[in-house]
Amino acid sequence: MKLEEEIKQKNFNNPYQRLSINILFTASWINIQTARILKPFTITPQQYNVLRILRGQNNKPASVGLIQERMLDKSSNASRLIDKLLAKKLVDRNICIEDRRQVDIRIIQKGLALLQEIDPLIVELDNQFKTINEEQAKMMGDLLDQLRG
Amino acid sequence: MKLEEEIKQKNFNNPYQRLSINILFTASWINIQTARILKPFTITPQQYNVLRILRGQNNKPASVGLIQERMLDKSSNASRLIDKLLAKKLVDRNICIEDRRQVDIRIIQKGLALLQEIDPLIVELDNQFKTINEEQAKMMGDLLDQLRG
DNA sequence: ACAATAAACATGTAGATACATTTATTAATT
DNA sequence: AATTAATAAATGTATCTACATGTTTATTGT
Repeated sequence: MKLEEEIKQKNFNNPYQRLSINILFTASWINIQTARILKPFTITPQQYNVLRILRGQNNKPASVGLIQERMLDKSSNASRLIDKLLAKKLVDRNICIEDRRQVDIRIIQKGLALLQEIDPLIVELDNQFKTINEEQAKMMGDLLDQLRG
Repeated sequence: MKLEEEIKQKNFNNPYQRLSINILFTASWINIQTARILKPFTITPQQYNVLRILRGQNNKPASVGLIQERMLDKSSNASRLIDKLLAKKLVDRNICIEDRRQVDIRIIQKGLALLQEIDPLIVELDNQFKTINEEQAKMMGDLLDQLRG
């Protein structure tokens, strides 16, 4: 649906402004849908994001800083997000031997199992994007990269 | 900069997943920059969004519901956002005569003046997007519209 | 007209977020 | 070696968000 109808705004100053607002609006839309998918698993999009980062480590531990740096939303508090995941026994946390300021975070079995349950639902969401073709998706991705300079 | 470097993730399952993550990441990036611009004016991106919606009304009052419906981030609480703007004397609020359940919100002089101060800074931010050309910006906008189905 | 239902907004509350500060450990400097 | 600076993470706190509930006014049905 056209942005103009979604937010009932008639005219933008220029295509760049429209694009900027469109990106924000679309991201909010994706987040809302993701949150809805994750809700039955009592996990938030950010916690899900952290779990995926940890899975990407292939059993190598990750420090809090590494997680923070890879998170989509840089402004959130990785430390407390990890507390939540720890409380749910989805990850474990140990002080790092080489540098005792750091902590080693690792996803554990229960976390991996949860991700496996969730994965197909998220794939399904991403597949909603198939209203555009692969070429277009790639191109858009490249343009987004370019946008951020 | 390429998404892969920004979030240090090597491979995505498919271009749609990469695109989804790229949109979320780019939106977060825009939000962070916008927040930084607005900070000296002690106003948040959402409050700014509401002020712009009100300005778009051209002195016609807007109900809380209308504002909520036009907001980029649907999940936030328009009622309390408006409280904040009212406290800063950027808007006024009166019960609507035709329907006393509604309230008429209107941006007032101080609010308009604030927007005028902020406008050029936001234009400058949008102009960072000029690493892509107008055609590309339009096309991307259309693709985003298409994505949301 | 009266009760029941719905709509528009406000508010209460638990939990989350943003930002600054603090604590613990390591690295650098003198 | 002792002091200072820098880094990693945790924590304090005010604010914000999500979601449920409450309050007031309108609308609908009988």
